Amino acid sequence: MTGKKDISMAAKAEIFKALGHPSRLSMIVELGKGERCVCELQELVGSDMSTVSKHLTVLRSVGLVEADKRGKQVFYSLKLPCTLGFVDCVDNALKERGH
Amino acid sequence: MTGKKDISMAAKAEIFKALGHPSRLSMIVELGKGERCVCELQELVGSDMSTVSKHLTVLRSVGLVEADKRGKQVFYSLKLPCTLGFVDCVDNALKERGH
DNA sequence: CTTACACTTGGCTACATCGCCAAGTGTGAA
DNA sequence: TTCACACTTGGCGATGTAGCCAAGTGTAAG
Repeated sequence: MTGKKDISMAAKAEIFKALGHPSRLSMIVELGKGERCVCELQELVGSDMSTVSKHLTVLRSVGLVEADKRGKQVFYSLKLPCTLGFVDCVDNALKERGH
Repeated sequence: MTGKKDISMAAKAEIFKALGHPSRLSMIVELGKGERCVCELQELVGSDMSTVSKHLTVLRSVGLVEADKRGKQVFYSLKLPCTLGFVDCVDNALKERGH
């Protein structure tokens, strides 16, 4: 029982960890507006495409996004929309503190 | 403008990063039930007290919890209850996938 | 004052993560 | 088939994080 709880807690922590990077979080917020190809996300965060691809691998591995290859492009989309709600809450909290 | 957005995105990512560790996430969930002293949290996660203290420093530095010293003990409490809502959502998502 | 207690901080080693470049994969166009 | 394109993967050095022990701080009791 404790064991099972630990496992799920670790799994949940992995999801938070995946969100704990500015580029990855930006991409998640962007994907909240709709699906995007890797090149669009690259433009958003301004890193090398290989770097962006690795970030997307992290997000995909914890199930936050999913990939859909169409032709030469790969389109990513958000699988856990409730993430955006928490981002908003965090946003409000930071704004309140901002004064 | 882009600069300001980047700054706040980085600040938000810091909060997610702080939650991205099993011990810290467990403590946050526990604090959701009410305030706890460090020794209670230590018992919960089973690490050295110095380790627990450092985890709490991380959580405090991003404003997720606050500390209140009363006598010899320090009581921590949750400052961002909306965190629990997202933890639940993640929990449900993991359960759905669990099959 | 001395001791015990509940932490926090410093310091260290081991390990994980980041971001770039270079090389590899698959797809569609010429 | 050859080429260009849109990625993904490998590999590296640099930087960051985790957790332990040991030492320091503040508080309350004896």
